[in-house]
Amino acid sequence: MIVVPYCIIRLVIIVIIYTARDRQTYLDDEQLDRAEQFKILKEIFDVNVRDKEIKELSSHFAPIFRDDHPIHLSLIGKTGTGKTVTMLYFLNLLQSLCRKKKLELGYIHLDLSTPKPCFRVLNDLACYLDAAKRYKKGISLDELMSKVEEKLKQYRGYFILFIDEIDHVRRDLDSFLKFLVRRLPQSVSLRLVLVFSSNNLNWQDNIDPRIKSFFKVNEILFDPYNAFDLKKILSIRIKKALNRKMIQKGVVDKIAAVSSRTHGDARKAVELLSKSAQIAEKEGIPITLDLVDRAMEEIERDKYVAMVKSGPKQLQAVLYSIISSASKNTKPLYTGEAYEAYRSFCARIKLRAVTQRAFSDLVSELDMYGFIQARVLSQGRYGRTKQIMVNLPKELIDKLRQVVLMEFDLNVDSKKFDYQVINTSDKY
DNA sequence: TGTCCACAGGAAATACGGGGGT
DNA sequence: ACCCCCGTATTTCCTGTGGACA
Repeated sequence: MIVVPYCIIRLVIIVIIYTARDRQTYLDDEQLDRAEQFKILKEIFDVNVRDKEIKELSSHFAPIFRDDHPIHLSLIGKTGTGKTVTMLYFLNLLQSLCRKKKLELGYIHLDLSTPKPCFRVLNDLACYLDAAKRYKKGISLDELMSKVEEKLKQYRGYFILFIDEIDHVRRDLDSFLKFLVRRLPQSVSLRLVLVFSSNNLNWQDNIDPRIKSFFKVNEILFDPYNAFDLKKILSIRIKKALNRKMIQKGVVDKIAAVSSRTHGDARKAVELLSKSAQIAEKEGIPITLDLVDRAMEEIERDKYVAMVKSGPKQLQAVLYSIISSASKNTKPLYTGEAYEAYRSFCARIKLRAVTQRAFSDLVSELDMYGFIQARVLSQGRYGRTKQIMVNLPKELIDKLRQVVLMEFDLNVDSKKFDYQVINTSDKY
């Protein structure tokens, strides 16, 4: 008797959760399939965002329709300025246009968002081409290149190789480019057009001049989005993902304004919107201007947490000991004490402690990331030392401590451990 | 004015680890 | 399977330093 209503309730809950998730996926491209992504892209590009760049791309690839060979292309712009999406969108467009005109055109998008050595990149390329399996080792670069060559020989017409984040080719970018620019065009009959993207304006600077001379590229610059464009992009996302009534007036303007001012990164802007929506949904309130501020703080906080989680163990240990002992007493912390605190923490978690020299570097690193503020201070005959201050909000400190403890697989509530901080106060 | 503290931070040596070549 | 090479992390060793204090 009781089972039936329970089932219904569960079903309702599941439905609610799923519909909510379905809509929210429009705020996160990773969760959408390719067709959906293109649909959104089309809508975005339909409202003339990145219009200038698309025009430039069109004129760059125009020679294709005159049976000519376009030169290579290099897209330059900061992260989140839409290099990849614009190019993919354009390639898709170009391909369908070519199909209509009975021109053969293929393209491959080589995504190097994580740095890879030359070997891996070639291997990936071969995989995309279906020319080889995924190798771990045991096959020479040359052999791999031949395989790619063999495969490409079968193709006719135009072929566009879109290499995303070219500067992520670790080591031997030269031989990779040499292969693409010199060797490949000689041995295959298709017309190869290379498209590179990079967020570094000068990525071509340190490639071999001999290759560079063979290397005629056109450059297209992607400026950071302005508030106007961001607003368009956000509006489209909102239409898809959120209930308009739940958004207070001015919220979109605010997100667009803040984002364009600080980074001009569309991905981050959408992330901010998404975060605001999440908080609003959790609390069952509409998205207000205040909520956007809170979302910004939360994103900031998540950034710190993510940084700690992905950081090396030693850095985590140093951070933990510093924020713990700094929050324990109000007076500023000096290198010596901090090091002692770190040593005892290491003893507790059975981590090999690094020397004070290395410790000092880690402290500087934390300073760079903004976890702490450290400045060198001379106290006359009492020596020179770094004064370490922690200026993070208390919740964040607690959160970070928790995260580090979890990283070390420690019981989170065993906080009673007391640091043996050397008492130096009698010296002053 | 010289001393001396308690480190900073540079340079070189060494350890380490993983990938690539054979 | 083995070795080698290379990039990175860490250690070791070192010199430098601002200013309180005598």
